[in-house]
Amino acid sequence: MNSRITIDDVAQALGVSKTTVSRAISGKGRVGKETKERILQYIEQNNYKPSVMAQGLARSKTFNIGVIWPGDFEAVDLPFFQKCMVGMSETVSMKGYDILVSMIMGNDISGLKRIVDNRKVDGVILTRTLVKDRPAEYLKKSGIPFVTIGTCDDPEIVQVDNDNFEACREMTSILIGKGMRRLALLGGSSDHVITKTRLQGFREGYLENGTNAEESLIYLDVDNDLKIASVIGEVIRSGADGLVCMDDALAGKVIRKCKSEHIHIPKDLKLASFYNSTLLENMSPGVTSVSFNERKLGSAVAGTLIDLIEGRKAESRKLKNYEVVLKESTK
Amino acid sequence: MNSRITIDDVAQALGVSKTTVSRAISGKGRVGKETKERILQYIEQNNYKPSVMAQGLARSKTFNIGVIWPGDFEAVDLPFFQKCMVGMSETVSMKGYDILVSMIMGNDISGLKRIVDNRKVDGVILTRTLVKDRPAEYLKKSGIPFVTIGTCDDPEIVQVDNDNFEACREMTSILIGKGMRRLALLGGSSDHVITKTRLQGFREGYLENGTNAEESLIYLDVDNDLKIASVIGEVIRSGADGLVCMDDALAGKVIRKCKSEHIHIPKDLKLASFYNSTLLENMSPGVTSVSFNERKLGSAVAGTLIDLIEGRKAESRKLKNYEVVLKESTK
DNA sequence: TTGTAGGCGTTATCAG
DNA sequence: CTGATAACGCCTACAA
Repeated sequence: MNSRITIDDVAQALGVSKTTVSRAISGKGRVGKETKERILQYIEQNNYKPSVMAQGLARSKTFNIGVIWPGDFEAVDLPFFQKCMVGMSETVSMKGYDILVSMIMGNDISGLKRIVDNRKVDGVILTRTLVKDRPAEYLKKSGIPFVTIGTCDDPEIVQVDNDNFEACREMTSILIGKGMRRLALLGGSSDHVITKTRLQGFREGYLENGTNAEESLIYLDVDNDLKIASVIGEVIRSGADGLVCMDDALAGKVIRKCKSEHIHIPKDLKLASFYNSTLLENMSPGVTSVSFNERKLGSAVAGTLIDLIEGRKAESRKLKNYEVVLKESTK
Repeated sequence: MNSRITIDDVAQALGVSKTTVSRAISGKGRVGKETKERILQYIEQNNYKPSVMAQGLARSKTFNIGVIWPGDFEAVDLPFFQKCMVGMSETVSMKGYDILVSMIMGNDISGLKRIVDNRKVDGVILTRTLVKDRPAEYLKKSGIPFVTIGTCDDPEIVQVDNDNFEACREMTSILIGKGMRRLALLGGSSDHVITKTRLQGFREGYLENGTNAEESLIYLDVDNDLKIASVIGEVIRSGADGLVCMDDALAGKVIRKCKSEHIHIPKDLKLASFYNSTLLENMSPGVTSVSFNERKLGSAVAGTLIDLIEGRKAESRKLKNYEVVLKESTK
């Protein structure tokens, strides 16, 4: 009772050939106006849906796009990826595609390989770029269309990104403008391009104001609570007046640590962060941070990838998709 | 250079028929031991991968499972779904499947329909159940195997869930044991089954202790900041000594509101919540809450669905997959 | 404008 | 144990 109706059934029921039916649906090739309407109507009424598998076999297309998520804990705690999905999902489904999600744990790209080698997707979105990016290298070699969220050196790779450089530059500059002179910077893995980009923005913010960032106050690869604790100690001892965290998870931990050490924010130390996510939404004091529109970003990458897949030209772009939200933590 | 090698190529190169090759790979039917090894080796060396599309066409299977996410803001802010994905992803890929994600915004189930009607998935996971569950109804009618995360009335539907009833009962009981007598309860949409389940657990916790929950202290459908504000006011005025929130997003907002109203937690009001997520991780005071293992839950549903798909029998089950984590907020 | 036939890469059904 | 051959459902030259 549940075997779907096929193009053949439609053809026979209407006394035409399946070629005609196929054409009526796809719009390719000429079909008599009347015939066409008859077919379309029948299809509608009998709820015929072409089998994507069969289409795929014939045209070697899946109408799936692969979205690669980092599966490490650092990333799973950030709402960023989930939010991007909303935008991607909307855009993609408008064009008739669906999203195949694959997680990539550590250095194991076998999941990515599977969906690419098995031809389960027409294109891929990498949701994060690495300094030495095996996934990207692999994709490039494989020849499948792909786009990254995030920046990388290779100009041949199509990249869509929030302008993290500008964002960090602007925030830094604002903080300096508010009177802070000695800002510390806290970031996660230096393998992630985004970490480096923000670092550059940070430096640029200083340059713009006629000075240099203090190198001894820059801490990268701060990826666990122990490091955070020791870094905060150093920051305080050094007499820094402000601290910029590269993400909200980091900032949250900093706040907690500060509380337990009776370091008062913003009195003893100003604080700023990135993402302006729900992670910090209910914290007090409210944390000044750069807010991105993840949904727009998701839409943009997805759109770009589909352009690429469908043979239109697609270019890398940086989205001016942020705003600095000032809150108490820097007052 | 990039056209994949096919089963035919393998067959010809080895001077056997593709039938034999197919058998060697699938293990179905008998093949000479030596022949089989020869084939397997050749495949390995020449990196042959069967085309999933062609397999799909022949066996009418996609090796995709659909995961349906709620796209509303309430849900997108909860790390719950993202975390479940990790478990699902692991389990599913071990069995050779991939995950197709589809978001469902409000009442619009067209996305779900698309992937089912188009036969893009072999089965579906519903990550949330509703009291009047259109998605579930649709899936049931469609005949495709599916499993829900969460509970529903229909015993024919295979359901995998954390034991939210027990979890809430236990927590309530513990709180009562700690001396609280008049607990208020705050929950989100009463359309979500989980809200009702926890409510029942809450009541049961009271019964167990020989009393009844106070109906006037139960607030459901608390879905925006205005309501939260007014509810907190009422709770305080009513002289309740504790507040149980059904999720961390809610609890976060409560904390914030309490702070701005100078209501001290736990002195003026004890607080407990669900999920023990990063949303509250760095809050002070730490919030007592029920912690689930989302990854395990994800694994369990995924495993169950695959059983169902592959014709093994699969039963609904409740996972005793929680623990109550006591923190300062209830001291 | 419409139809025929072959192909996409596998699996499954029969024979040998 | 192995091999033709026919599905699977759709697309697309090439004919008519």
